Parts: sequence; C-alpha cells; structure tokens
Amino acid sequence: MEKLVEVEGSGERKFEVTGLEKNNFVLSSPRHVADPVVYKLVRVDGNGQLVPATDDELMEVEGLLENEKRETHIVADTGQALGCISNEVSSSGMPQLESSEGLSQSENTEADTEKLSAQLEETVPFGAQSLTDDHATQPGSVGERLKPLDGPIQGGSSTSAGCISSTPDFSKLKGEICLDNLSIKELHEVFKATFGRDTTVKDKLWLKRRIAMGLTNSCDVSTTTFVIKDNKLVKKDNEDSANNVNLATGKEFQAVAVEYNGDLLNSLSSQIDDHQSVSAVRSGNNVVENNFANEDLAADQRAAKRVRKPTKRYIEELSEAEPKDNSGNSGRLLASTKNIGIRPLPSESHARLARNAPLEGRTVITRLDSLGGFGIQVPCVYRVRRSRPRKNVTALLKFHPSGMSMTATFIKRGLDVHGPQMGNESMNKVLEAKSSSEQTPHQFAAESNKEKSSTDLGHDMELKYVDPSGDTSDDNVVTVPTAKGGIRRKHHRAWTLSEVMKLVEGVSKYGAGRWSEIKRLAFASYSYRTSVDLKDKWRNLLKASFAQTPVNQGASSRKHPSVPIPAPILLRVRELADMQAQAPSPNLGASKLLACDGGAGSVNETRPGYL
DNA sequence: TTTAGGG
DNA sequence: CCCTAAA
Repeated sequence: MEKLVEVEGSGERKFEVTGLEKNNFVLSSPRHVADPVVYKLVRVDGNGQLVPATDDELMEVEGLLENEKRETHIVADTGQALGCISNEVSSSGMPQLESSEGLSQSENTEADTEKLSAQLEETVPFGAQSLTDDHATQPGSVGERLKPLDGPIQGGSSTSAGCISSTPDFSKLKGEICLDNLSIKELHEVFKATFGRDTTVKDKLWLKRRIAMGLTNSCDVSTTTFVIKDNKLVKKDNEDSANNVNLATGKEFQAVAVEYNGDLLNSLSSQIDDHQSVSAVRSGNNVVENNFANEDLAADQRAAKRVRKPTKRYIEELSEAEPKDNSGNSGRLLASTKNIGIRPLPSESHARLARNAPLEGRTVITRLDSLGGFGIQVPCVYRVRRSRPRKNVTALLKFHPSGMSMTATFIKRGLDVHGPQMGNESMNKVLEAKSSSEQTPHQFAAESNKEKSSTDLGHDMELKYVDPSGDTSDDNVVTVPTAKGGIRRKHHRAWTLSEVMKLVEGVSKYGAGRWSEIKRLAFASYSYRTSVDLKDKWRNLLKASFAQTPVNQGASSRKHPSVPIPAPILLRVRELADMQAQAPSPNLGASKLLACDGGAGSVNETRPGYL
C-alpha cells in the first residue's frame, strides 16, 4: 500500500493522509474522525503541500452522500430490498473479485491518478449482468454470446465468453479484448473510446491497464497481459503477486464488492467497517470514503440542524439549468437532500467552502483556509472547460505563493467583473444571464493560462480522481439563441463508455422505459443526463447494436468521430432489448429484480420492451 | 411528471 | 439533443 502511495518520491505526506484514512476507516466511527470535512476537502500533494480537493472530488462525495441516503431510504421503505440486494451481490458480485488494486504497480503518478479516477468513476459495474444472464435464455441472445471466440479463450472465465473479435480498433473491444496486441496508437483510440478523452500517455502498459480498468470498472488491472471479457477482466497469468495479497483479504473483497455495487453499499457497510483490513488501498479508500460518508451523515443527522450551504450540484443546476428539467431535478434533489438531512459541507469546519462569484457561468469555489492561521481565500477549484478532449484535468491550485497570488488576482478580477458577493442564488442567476450573453475574452484568456500553469504544477497529484470519463460537471455549454428570444443552452456532452455501461446496467436492472428510475439510481451522481437523455441514448444504443452487431466485422467503422461503442456492450444492449421485448416480467429472476425497486405495484406489470 | 417519439 | 404529445 505504501508503495502505491509513494509517487515520485514525495509520498510522505500522502502517506500520512492515507494513514488517516485508514484509521478513520478502521475505527469507522464518526467520533474518531478528527475533522471529516478537512479530510474530505483537503488533499495532500506530492510535494507535501496541501491542496484543496477538486470540485469533482467534492461532487463525488456529495454524490455518494446522496446515494447513500437515497439507498437508505429505499431500504427502509422496502423491507425486501435488503434481502434482494444481498442476493444480487452474492450472485453477481463475484466478477469483481479480481478487482483489487495493482498496488505494487504505480508506474507513475499519472497512472495513479488515472486509476483513481477510473475507480471513482465507475463504481457500478454490470452487477446485474449475471443475473440477467441467468434468465436470458432466449436462444438468440444466448447464441450471440456464445459465439466462438476468435482469440484465445481464457480459462476460468465465465461461461458467456462472447467474443467476436475481428476488425481493428474498437472492434477490438468486442467480446474479448486483447489489448496486448494493440499498438500505442490503437491503444490511444481505445482509450478515447473508453473515456471520451485523449491521452498523452505513451506508456503502453499504462494504457492497457487504464483501458482495462475503464472497461471493467475495476481497479485491478495489474497484470501486463490480460483480456477483457464482457466486463470482466481475465488475467492471463498471475504475474502479480501483490495483487493476490490484496485478494487474500476477504474483507477487502467484500468492500470492493460493495463499492462496486455502490447502491448497495449501505446494506453491507456495517460488516465492513469493523473488519476492513488496512490493506485496503485505493479501492479501499473509496470504500472508506463511502463508509465515512455514511457515518458522517449519521452523525450529522443526529446533530442539530445546521444551515446547509448550497451544494455544488445545487449551484450547478441553478446556474446551468434549463428551466425544464432542472427545475424539476434541482427541486427534487434539494428536497431529498433536505429531507434526509444531508449536510455535505458543514459550515463548521475550518476548511470550508465558500462559494464566490462564478466566472462566466462557471462556479468558482474558494476555500477559506485557515492554513497557517490565516484566513486566506484560495480558489478551491475552478472549473475549467472540461470538454470532450478532457485532457485538462481540473486545474488544481497549489499552495504556492506565486500560484496563490496569481489566483487571487484572478479571482479578484472575476469578482470585479461581476460585482461583489451576493446571495448565491441570485448571484448565479445573474451570472448566468450575463455569461450567456456576453463573453469575456480576457477572462477566458486568463483562465486558460492559469489552467495551464496550475495544471503543470499539480499535474497529477490528484489523490482522488478527476474524471476520466464521468465527471459530474458540465461541459460544452453552448448557448443557442432561440426563436422566441430566449437563450437556450445546448450542451452536448458525449457519452462516455462508462456512462453507457451504467445505462445498460440500469436498463438491465430496472428495465427499459423506466428512465426516471434509472436516472435516480444509476445516474444519481450525474447531474446532467436526464431521464430523457437516457432514453435517447438507449434508443441510439439499440439502433447501433442492431445495426452493427450483425455485420460484426464489416467496417465496424470507427470512422465515426464519436465514441464507438464496444461490441460487448452493444451485444448486451441487444440482449436486453430482446429480453425485454419478450419476457419483461415473468421470470422469477425478474421479479426478484423488480422487487428491489420498491416495486410500486407494477412489479408484475410487464413492460413492453423498448424496441 | 414521466415516457414515447419525432425532428 | 430538443420539443412535445400523451399518459
């Protein structure tokens, strides 16, 4: 573990932090946590400098919190939910077994960062897959999956080793992926396909691992040679002993499983807390956080109410929202949050967030830090354009005198432009209006410059990930003038592979058509992506799956600039489509699944497949 | 409000 | 993605 933390010879601080996490985790009691907030908001840089958490990180936490809460709620409501969940875990959680951490393999910091990101990003694998597979007895679908593999079949793999490998590129993603044979360039392509962004990393090994991680939703991509089947990663050989060490820990496995079934974490958290081994590393960290979040929440709930500061999401939605879905969403989110009593950012911490003027519609979060006893306001995170070519990791500002002054001025400028602080809401609104109508080139320039510098400075020290594929923030927001005078934002956000996977999983779990459910449960952490989006995407996926799969090798044409969807996923999509079209409800398995969703009566209601 | 479909 | 009719 330590090894892992030690990146580029500046691991001490990190180490400390990790230690803290461990402790917290082991103790797993809010009481023992010195300062939860600090823990959450401050990370330690490679140089031992304190670095504010990125908003992505914060978001992540928030998302988790919300998830937790929501889940708790649901569980409470539906008595059977728990049992159901357990079943699910036990029956389908296994695939994740292989996923621990390539602990001993921190090739470089970037890799680490990326790993973390992947991990945080995709916490929900196709958990339901095995389940669905079980009753996916339709000849057609099964046949599909059982097609002979072109490549070598890995022993010990699941029974459904559908591999229709063939054409280069993403066709490589079909069924079984043999990243080993890909050139760096190809790897890059795959990478892009997987994460929706480019990468500059030239390290083949890293690329492979990263991709594998992305595809498997697993962090355990330790081996140099491996194959990905469906969404599971199958090792070719166990050259990694360190890995095994991890796996040795049953607890850890449990934890991992839970993590991967993010929604279910709650049901198992209790078991985990006590026994979680210290060896839990990165993956462990996540778990730790989750648990932590839980505890924190609990504590919070018990504690007297405090005024809850608007969460980032809240602000985000307020500011970027379209009246349409946002009003709904934000409302709902807020409501739920309120009801549950989540206070992700207690105002009492000495490292608290203060929201300042958003810059050009982007929220600038500054942190009133008491470092050194001075109440310095430092930009915690500032949102940079995170568009498709997501190569720009959220700019982190190091606690550098230079950097600080720089930022300070920057912020100041922002404030000057938009005026002094105002109420969050009104502020955001005003800003939104402004930003949509007028662009400030200067600021923009400044922004990008800064971005660069800060990126350089803190280039990879992310302890937690900064979205490779699933950041929770908004991206290309293009304002589009509307005929009726209004200005509408048309933000196009490419679907990342992980999102697609989540979607597919969601459909498999809840069924196509129940978009709102899927949205709430599987996409809870994605403030964008409305249920409508999901629906649309699914429609597209279906189209794609039916179009491409049959012609499998025929120019799967990655010519498309857009992210190609790996064959396994398409297969699964088709499978699901068939499944749902034919027997949406009847199966016991299905009922089991349905039972989980709080089945408001419609449990036995067959849902016409979406075809 | 959410879903299904068309554009 | 957006928009809207229908439920």
